[in-house]
Parts: sequence; structure tokens; C-alpha cells
Amino acid sequence: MATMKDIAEIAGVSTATVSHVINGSKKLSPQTTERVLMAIQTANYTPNTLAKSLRSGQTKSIGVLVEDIRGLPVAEIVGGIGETIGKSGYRMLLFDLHLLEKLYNQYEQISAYRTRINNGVSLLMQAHVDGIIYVGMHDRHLDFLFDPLERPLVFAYSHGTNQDTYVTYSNQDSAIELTRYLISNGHERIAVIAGHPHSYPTMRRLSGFQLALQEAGLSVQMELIRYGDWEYGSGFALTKELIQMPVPPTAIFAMNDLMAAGCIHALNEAGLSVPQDMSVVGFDNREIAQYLQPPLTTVALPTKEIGVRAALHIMELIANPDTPPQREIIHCSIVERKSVMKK
Amino acid sequence: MATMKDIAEIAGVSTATVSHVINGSKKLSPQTTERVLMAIQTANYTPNTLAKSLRSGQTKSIGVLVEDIRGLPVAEIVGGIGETIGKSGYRMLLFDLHLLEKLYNQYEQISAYRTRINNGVSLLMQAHVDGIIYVGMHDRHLDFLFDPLERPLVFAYSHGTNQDTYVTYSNQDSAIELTRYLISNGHERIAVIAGHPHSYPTMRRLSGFQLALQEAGLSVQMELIRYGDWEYGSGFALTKELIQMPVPPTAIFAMNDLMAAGCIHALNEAGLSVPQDMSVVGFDNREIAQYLQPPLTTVALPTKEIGVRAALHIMELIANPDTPPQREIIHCSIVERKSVMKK
DNA sequence: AAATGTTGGTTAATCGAATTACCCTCGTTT
DNA sequence: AAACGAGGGTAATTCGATTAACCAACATTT
Repeated sequence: MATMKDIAEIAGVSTATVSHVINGSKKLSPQTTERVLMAIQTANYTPNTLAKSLRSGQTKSIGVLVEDIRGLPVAEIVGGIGETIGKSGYRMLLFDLHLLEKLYNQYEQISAYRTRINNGVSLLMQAHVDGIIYVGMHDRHLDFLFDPLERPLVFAYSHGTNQDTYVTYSNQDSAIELTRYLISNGHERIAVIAGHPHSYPTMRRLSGFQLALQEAGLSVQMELIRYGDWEYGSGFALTKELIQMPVPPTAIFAMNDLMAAGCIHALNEAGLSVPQDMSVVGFDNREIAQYLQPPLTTVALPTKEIGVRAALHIMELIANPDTPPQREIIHCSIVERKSVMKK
Repeated sequence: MATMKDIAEIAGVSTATVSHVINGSKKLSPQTTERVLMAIQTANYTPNTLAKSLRSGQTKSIGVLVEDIRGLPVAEIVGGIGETIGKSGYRMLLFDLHLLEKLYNQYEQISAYRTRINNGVSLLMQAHVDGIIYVGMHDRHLDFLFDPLERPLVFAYSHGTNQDTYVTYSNQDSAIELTRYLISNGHERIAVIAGHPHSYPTMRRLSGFQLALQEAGLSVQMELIRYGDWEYGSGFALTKELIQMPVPPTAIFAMNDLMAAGCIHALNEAGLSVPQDMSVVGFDNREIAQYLQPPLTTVALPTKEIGVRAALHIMELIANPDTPPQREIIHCSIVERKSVMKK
């Protein structure tokens, strides 16, 4: 590999001059500039980033800490990040916490988080990344885990702390829109298959649902709200319950696509057809949504956009560390397919 | 950040001694060692990897070039790589070629490949990665693209060149096993919904299918072999054709899960139940397989294992560049669910 | 007693670029 | 003619570690 010294020799100047040509850090005569440029060309020179980084303290790299790369929104977010930072000449250092690996109880989980995140952060810090993006799969609050991190930090997908910039999507607004969509198609008796009772997305989506109902002058019926565990099986089981009610709903809002899949299958099994006998909507727009029978109307998460925006924020923070924390909430869009009976 | 100089000062020795303590590169008296270790403790010192790398030429980082992180096997492979190299203190530099972004015609595709791969490779080279793993989603031959790469290179999932190490899975053997499984359950008239006619996986899986048939003394019926395009729709359409044959098959081997999904839906729609009226198997074990009605029996790709093995190979090559090229083909396992009528 | 070896450490060069401080040469002012 | 300023370029230091070469002190051999 050619070094700056070689170039200096070829061009008959000092290394300082070469450096100035490359970085435009000083005005030089056109002839000298030209000679240096030529030398760089012929020697096929490319500056050694390690030396550059050692001197400047900047590595032009961003650490991306993901809870688990196999988690569904994660790869798409990472894709958005990579594309965006790449355009500005940044590299991506990926660290996977592997949080999908094993299931822990509540206590072990927190402690595993702590140690794994600490490992990841210190590894990234040792690599001297210019900034860190934390990609969480869940809406969790990890305030305590990033205490004295003297590097720019941005949360993507999950919420961060109040002192940090984060980019997430709109749970409540999406639920409002989706519910409005059902109401506008004539549904007044809408059931909900929710996620874990006290989880953040459940709460927010539920409140959106209720808001939309109130807005339309409809009352919220508690017996139509059932809580599952985000898994296929609970969607299946809860649907069985719902259709055996004295006065069943005419539409079901499942809080994710997996439960919606279980729901549709339970409906099929009971001889009810979707959407004629029952309308169903989901949330997340996972791959499965388009392959259900009928294809599922659901809410698409702006995964790539979250990555793009998070990347923009981290680069802004690197360029200007005093930028105040930003809280960005990106709007989701409804993907209309065939699981809702149109008015 | 504390530097080695600081430690030397605190311990009252030279920086060389500190270095020797850290790297065990020289025998030192227990007292000195102890003093240095203490100093490192109290100052919370961690060596500057940039300086280290500049001097040694090794960055302890591995470049991972993925065709598209959103591609299904990719995230899992990357997870396996990350886990494995992390244990040996390597970091991962991820570069996404975004090859799923747009569809090109054959010619543009090759040219887009060329430029994007070149970009990716040169970016990784500039980062001085110690080795590169190329994660391809498809079985493609990219010999020409990595010509004069003077760094260890390993292909994961896709085949590499004959001069390179690669880790992939067994298309033909898996097809043999899967077909045997059908035959052993009494099926003699088995249809195939293949992928693109001349693609590598189609050819190999087909030859496995035929081998298993011959092995059992069964004849290969050409009219039972239909070619699709790997997408849901073609599975659906081809199944419609198959069930209208004068003597329809008793089992269908779809060459991926997406086409198997289309197949099952077509069957359902025609009033045929799986597996009573028709057995169906798929390939890939994508998420959708477990949520079909009935859950699909299919072949699980050893994605994580591929990542793990590729990581091991690259680290071996870094440690010992003269290791001869290895061709590793990892065995797939059948995931037995409920879409095949058992004898 | 001289020669040789061993132990435990230090000095100084090096990796490749960035950057500060300085220097020389003209051209312009006063 | 002396003073000043600007333009164009260089030498030397710095970033933080690694490592070859060297050295002093003491022990062992002949």
C-alpha cells in the first residue's frame, strides 16, 4: 500500500503538502496541487484510515447495538441505517445482543440486559465509534443502562430516556386510524385482541382504539376487550371465545399480525368467512399478513424510515454534539387488503 | 482516557514494560507485573485499539458483506457470525449491498452487482478488516467479482469460487431425504412445484427428488414436474393445474414455503383438505410454515450454523493464511409438522 | 579473574497521517 | 531603503501503542 510519504516523494513535495492537497486545509498553487493529484492517481493512493483516526479521534464509524438482528423490524431498521450513513461515508459496526436467544424470568432478564449491553457498549467504545444507535425491538425503557456514555446516542424503534434522542412510530395514532377505518365501514361492535395487558404497545394501541370509539360517539364495551400474549395461539383461542358471545362483534382488531392469523384460522375453522361474516385487522404488516386467506388489512410499521431518521440524527449529533434531544414519532400507514368488509 | 504513558508513570516503569505486561511478550518480575496491573486497575485503562491496529496491521475486525440484510436467511447467518467472532474478540463491520432494493434486468443486475460489491469491498478494505465474509442469498457464482482481493475471504450460503472457502447447505441431499420421507409414508405419485427452471437450487433439489424416486424403484413422471418462480402465486396456480389432472398426485413437493403456502390455499379453495386428500411439503422453514393450516412439514435451513462455520473459517484463515480452501456443506433437517398424511 | 549467561528492565524507532509553527520569497507600502 | 504582508511550502511534533536493540547487574562457568 502506498503511503503519504510515497506520494510526497513522487510529487517532489513534503508530506504536509500532500495532506493539504487532500484536505484542502491550505491554499496551494495550481501546479503543486496538480502534481500531487497526479501522484495520487498513479500510485493509486488511499489514505490510511487508522492513522487518520488515531490522529483525529474520529473513526467515521457508527456503532449499531441491536437487541437481536433476527427480530423482525430489526433487519429493516439496520438496512435503513446502513444506507443512510453509507452515503455520508460512515461505516457500521454491528453488535448483536442476542436477546432472543433464551427466555429469562423478569429478574434474570434485566440482569442479562445489563451485562450484555455493557459488553456491547464497551466493545463499541473501544472501537472508537463516533456515535451509537440502539435498536430495540420492544417498547422498553432502558434509561439506567446508558448512564455515563460520553458519545452521541440515539434510540431507534424503542423509546429512549428523556435526555436522549429517539425515533419511534405512533402506536396510538395508528390505532385511532385503524379503528376509524373500521367504523367508517359500518362497524360499531368491534372486539380487540390485545397483547400483554400492561405492555406499552398494548396500552397505547388500546387508548387509540378507545379514543376513536368515543370520537364516533360509540361506547367502549369491556367484554369485547381480551388480552393475549402476542402469539398465534392466543389469537386463536380468544377468537373462539369471542364468536361464542351472545352478541358477537362484527369486527376484530388484533394487535399484531400473528394473533390476527390465529384469529382468521379460528374463524375459518368455525365456518365463518372473512370478511363476509367477520372483519379482521392486524398490526405490524409482517410477511404473513399478505399470505393469509384473505390477505390481511394491517398497519405497516415505518421500519426503514425509522432507521433512516435515526441515522440522520446520530450524524447530526456527531457534527454538533450540542443539538438538543429530539423525539421523533413516525406515522404508520394502513395497508388495505381484503380482510375488512367494505361498506 | 488514560494512555499507556499514564500507566507507566503511575507504576513507575517505562511504557515498554506496560506493553509487555499486557501482552505477556516478555518475562517480568512478579512485583513489577503487580504494580502495572494495579495501575491499570486504578486508572481504568484500556488500550487504544486504533494505535494498536496502526502498529500491528491487525484490526480484529471482520467485514461482512451481505446482499441484503432483509433477505430471510441473511439476518440469521449474520447473527451466527456475530456470536462466533465476538467470542474471539472480533468486531463486525456490516456492509449491505441492498440488492433487494430494485429489480434489474439480467444485464443491469450484473453491472449493479459489480459496482456495489466493489464499493463494499473497498470500503471494508479501507477499514482494514482482517477478513471478509460474503453472505449471498442465492446460489450464485461470483468468481469474477473478487479478483485480486489480498485478504482472507469466505462465502456463506452462496457458493464461492473454487479457490475460495465456502459454507453452504445441502440442496440435493435435503431433497432426497424429503422425498424419501414422502415415499416412506406411502406416496408413489409425487408432484413437484419447482423454482425457476434453470436456477441452481431448482436443479439440485430436482435431481435429489429424482434420485430418491429411482432408489425406490419409482419412475419419474415429467408431467408431474412444474416450474414456478418461487412466489406464492405460482404455487397457487400450479396446484390448480395439478389437481385437474386425470390422475392427480397424492403428494406435492413445493420447492419453497411460499409456493407451498399458495399450494395449500389452492387446495383449501378446491375443497381438498391437507393432509387427508393431499400431502404437501415445502422447503426453507420460513416463519409462515408454522402458521399455515395445517402447519407445514418442511426443510429447515441451517442458517445460524452456516454463519458460525463461516466465522470459524475466516478466523482460521486470518490466523493461518495458507490454510487450503474448504468446501463445507451443512446438512439440513426435516421439520415434521402436519401437512403429510402418515402411513 | 575473565568470560559468559541470565534476569529484568529501558530507549528509541516505527506505524501513517494531521497540524502547528516557522521560513523563504516576492510584491507592496511608507 | 526599510518595513510589512501575503502566498506557498516545509520541518517537526503528535496521536498511542509495539518491538528490536541495548544495557546494567548479578550469577555461573572455565
